[in-house]
Amino acid sequence: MPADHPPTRIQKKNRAAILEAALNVFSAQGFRGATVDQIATEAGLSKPNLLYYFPSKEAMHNALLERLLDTWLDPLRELNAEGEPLEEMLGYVKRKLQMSRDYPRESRLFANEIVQGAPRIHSALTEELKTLVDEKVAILKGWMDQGRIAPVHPYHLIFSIWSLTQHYADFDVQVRAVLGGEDPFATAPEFIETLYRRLLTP
Amino acid sequence: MPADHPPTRIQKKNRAAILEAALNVFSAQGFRGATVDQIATEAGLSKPNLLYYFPSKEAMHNALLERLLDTWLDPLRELNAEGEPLEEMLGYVKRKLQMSRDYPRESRLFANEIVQGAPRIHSALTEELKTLVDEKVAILKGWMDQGRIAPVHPYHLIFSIWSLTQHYADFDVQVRAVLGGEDPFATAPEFIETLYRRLLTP
DNA sequence: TCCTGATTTGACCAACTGGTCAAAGTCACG
DNA sequence: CGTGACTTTGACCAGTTGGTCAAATCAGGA
Repeated sequence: MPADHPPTRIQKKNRAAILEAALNVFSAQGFRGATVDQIATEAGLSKPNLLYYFPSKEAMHNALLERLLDTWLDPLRELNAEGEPLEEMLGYVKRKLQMSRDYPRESRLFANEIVQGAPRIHSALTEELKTLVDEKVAILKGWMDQGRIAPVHPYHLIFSIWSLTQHYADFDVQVRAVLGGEDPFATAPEFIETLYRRLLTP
Repeated sequence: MPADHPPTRIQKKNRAAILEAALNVFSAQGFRGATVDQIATEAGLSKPNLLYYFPSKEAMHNALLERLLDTWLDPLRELNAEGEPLEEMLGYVKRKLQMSRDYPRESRLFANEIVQGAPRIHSALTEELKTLVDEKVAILKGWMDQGRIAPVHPYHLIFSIWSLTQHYADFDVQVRAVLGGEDPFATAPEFIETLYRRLLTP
């Protein structure tokens, strides 16, 4: 395995190729369903060569999840207590939906992990995630107390945003099967905006 | 493998025990993550004995999915064109949420399958499922045309109900991690009813 | 009780899978 | 161009897993 010196050109290229391939495979098959050989082939490397860059299959998975959780929470971090409440919320919803459209593999990687009980990231959920959500819920409560958005259960409000937006990535096949040819992302933004506008307008 | 004669007492008992165990294991680990040995142990049988009742691991999985899809669609089937529109919709949402609470393993089994591209039930999605949804969407459109519920994209309306309700089963660990000790199902029904009442009231 | 078909299992197997290792090849820089 | 570090790989291994099979055991009707 490469030392801790600054990574060489080849290390950078191969590590990136591996993570890209691993994301494809893990998100489509889950951790247990993915094989190291599959990832290697997809990355254009041999299996021992993969394991030269990452010490184990689990290490690749961890690297992906770590990188993921951070970007995944970004849209919520941007929620600004100083902004106009309804627009802030609609902006959050919009950003979250765009993430589902632009990063469906990441969404499915996450979904796979959570559905199976989050064995590898449970602590991140109760710590990082909960902390951030609690903080933002406090903002929501403030807005509700001031009558600037309608009062609803703030945690369920956030859950609803997660589920609604991620559904389009995680259940993509089902959505497309039902819609026939129509592109879900052509019509989803308007529907979802309407939904939250009606729910939250005081 | 047992013949096609009427099933014996032992056959009934063991088949049921196997499916119950398989549901536990598949829903928690996914198809690839589950092992036949695990299912056998959970069912209190030996591995060869399992394979005496089901010819393969895949056969158990198929048996579960088949049984599942039917009951899964029941709440939607009950949507009645003759009823009062808003109450019909709220009733549907309520039934769907109760299924998530009462049958979370089934929900996760389904989620696992869909997230990974529905390799085993794709045809059921484009046929059975799509047919039923199209039929119910026609009812929704009728109600909207008559101004009895607010006009919104009917397919997205249904997707939203699926995602919102199933989220509580599929992402159970996440929901509970964020909520701390509070029981999600204590407060979810009210939130969700409020949401759809505001969205759909003309 | 005896017999026949149903049920159960220990022993086994081939394929797959994650991971190792020593040897060979390549790179970059003095 | 030589050298030491970095990179790549063929061969291999041990553990796991889905599935088989012949033999043993059991259930229940005649």
